[in-house]
Amino acid sequence: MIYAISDLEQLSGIRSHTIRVWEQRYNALCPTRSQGNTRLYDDKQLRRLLNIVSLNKSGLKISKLCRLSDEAIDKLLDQQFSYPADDEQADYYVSQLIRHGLAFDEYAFNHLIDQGIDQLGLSDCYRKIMYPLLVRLGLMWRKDDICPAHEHFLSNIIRQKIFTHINNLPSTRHSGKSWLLFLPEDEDHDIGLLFASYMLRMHHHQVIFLGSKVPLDSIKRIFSTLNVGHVLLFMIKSRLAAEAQKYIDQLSEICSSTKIHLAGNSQVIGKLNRIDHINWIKTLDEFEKIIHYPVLHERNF
Amino acid sequence: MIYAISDLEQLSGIRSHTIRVWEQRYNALCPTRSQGNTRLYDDKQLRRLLNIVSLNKSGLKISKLCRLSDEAIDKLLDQQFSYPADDEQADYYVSQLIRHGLAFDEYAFNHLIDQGIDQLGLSDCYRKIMYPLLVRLGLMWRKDDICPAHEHFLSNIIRQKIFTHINNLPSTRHSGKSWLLFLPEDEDHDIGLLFASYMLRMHHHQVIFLGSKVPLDSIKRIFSTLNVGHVLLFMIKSRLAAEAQKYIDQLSEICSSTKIHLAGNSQVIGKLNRIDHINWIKTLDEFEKIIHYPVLHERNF
DNA sequence: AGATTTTATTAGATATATTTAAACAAAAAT
DNA sequence: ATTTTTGTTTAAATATATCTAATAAAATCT
Repeated sequence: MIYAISDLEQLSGIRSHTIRVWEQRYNALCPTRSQGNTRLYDDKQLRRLLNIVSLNKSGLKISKLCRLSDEAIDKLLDQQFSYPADDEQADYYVSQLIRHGLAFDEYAFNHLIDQGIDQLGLSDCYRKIMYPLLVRLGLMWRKDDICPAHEHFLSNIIRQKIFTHINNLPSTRHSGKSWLLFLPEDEDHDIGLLFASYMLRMHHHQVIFLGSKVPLDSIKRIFSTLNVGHVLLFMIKSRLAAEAQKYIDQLSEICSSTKIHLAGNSQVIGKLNRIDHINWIKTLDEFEKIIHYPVLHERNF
Repeated sequence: MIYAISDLEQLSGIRSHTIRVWEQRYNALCPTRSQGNTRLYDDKQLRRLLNIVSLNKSGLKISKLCRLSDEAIDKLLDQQFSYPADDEQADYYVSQLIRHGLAFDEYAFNHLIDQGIDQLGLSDCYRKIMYPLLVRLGLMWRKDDICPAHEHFLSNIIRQKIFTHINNLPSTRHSGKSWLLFLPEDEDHDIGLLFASYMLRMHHHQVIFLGSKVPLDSIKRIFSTLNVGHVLLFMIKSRLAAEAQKYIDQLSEICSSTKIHLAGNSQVIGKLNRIDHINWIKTLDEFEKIIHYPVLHERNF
């Protein structure tokens, strides 16, 4: 895949001017060039930029980061994410599952993840195994230890598990207000949203699950006909603060009489203005509380 | 959503030159313009273009089509797709399911689709109900009768059903060569691929399901480590013949020693050159035959 | 075969995106 | 308080995409 500098801007949330200045001052990235001198980036460079941005946000100086080799950056990433294993068993599961995933050994992966679900229940299995697994996969992609095919393979099996458990929940007719779940058009990873759907259904809430890539226009259109009580969406990708703000402002206008719950990238959400009326979900526990006592979290008009 | 003329080119497979000429001669589309005169299209115009292209391919003259009003085009589309109902029962299912879907009535939708699966089995239910339902949804989107949210809502429930049935198949360890299933990076609709995965698994084939948006690079990378016997992919979107050709040529090179099965948009696939070594799957029945007698379809070296 | 329709190619003009380089402003560190 | 680091703004030049318009080529129809 080939990226223009404007693509990197979208994907990293760093302005193209800044990307150029980092290159000029510190040789942050070394893009190839087109016939007439336009910068062209590949996946490796994209990963490097995302890593630099991520490490920078955790306090390291940009001038130092940019001068580092890819290997040195990998090392820093390892340090960052090497929390002491507070749950050895879960850690073992994650390692083994990844091992099976890298070999595309669905039989072994399936067997192990089913065992985890049996043992912990889907809810705790997601918290302790699946979610950490996905985080680790993301990290491994950034370190170029796996390719997208691995990530697709694994996340589709996890998707399969959650879908199956949703399907096995007793189907009931609801009368109350429903939860509308979706991701913005530029977001891809719907597993978190799918798990939220499972949790809500577990606690007898009505859910309308739309998944990823829903245009805002479409949300607007259905909002006139539907009795929606809560909106839940994720913003996971890094993006320009201005774009995130614009999106949230538009959404707020559409859903002016509905409680909006927002989860995802704290770097992005933290910078948003005028979101007093939006409930920023920072942890899974917080989300569980809302599910259990939704009334406490209703908006006061 | 706002599209540039190059986006329309990608999405419709019609060169931008031609789009302009159609506008100039027949007023095919009436884009708004930017400050400095660049054409800007919206979803409605995109749908109109896709409808014109589709009707053109079925024999109608471009000069006549372009002059028609949106309503007249809708009428032609209706005629095109109004086959006499050869299966009244299935037709009833589809209508009712769409009715429930438009109301986001998951309970009713679920109840009815489960009934269909019980009655026909998943395989026949897909052929007679789910697939026709998805086709009709696509048509309704093109006529602006539904918005993407409806399509997302319905297809996620169908996805849930197929995933559940895959999950409930007995898990077995395979030793033979496996089927690698994926969609190109610009393809979204993975339900057909998911159903193919179900069919293959039903007949005890080993499947590696990667789903949508897999970069070709990634396929290349895993191909060196894996024992893949068959590759199956869909090309559903309209696209420029040259781009499709380029993609297939690259894929052929990567999978030079593997049987490639290709399904999807016959307008696109039909125009490809040098695909003697690729098995073009034109119908579901053809696919079933391959599943039952894979040896007959092996490549001879 | 000849006429008609449709698509592709060309060319010069204009719009938009990117490039370089320097100066500036804000934030962080000393 | 001063220096260093960092990100933004400005400017003019160049590259790329799009625009119009006319012509050539190909496909289709009669």
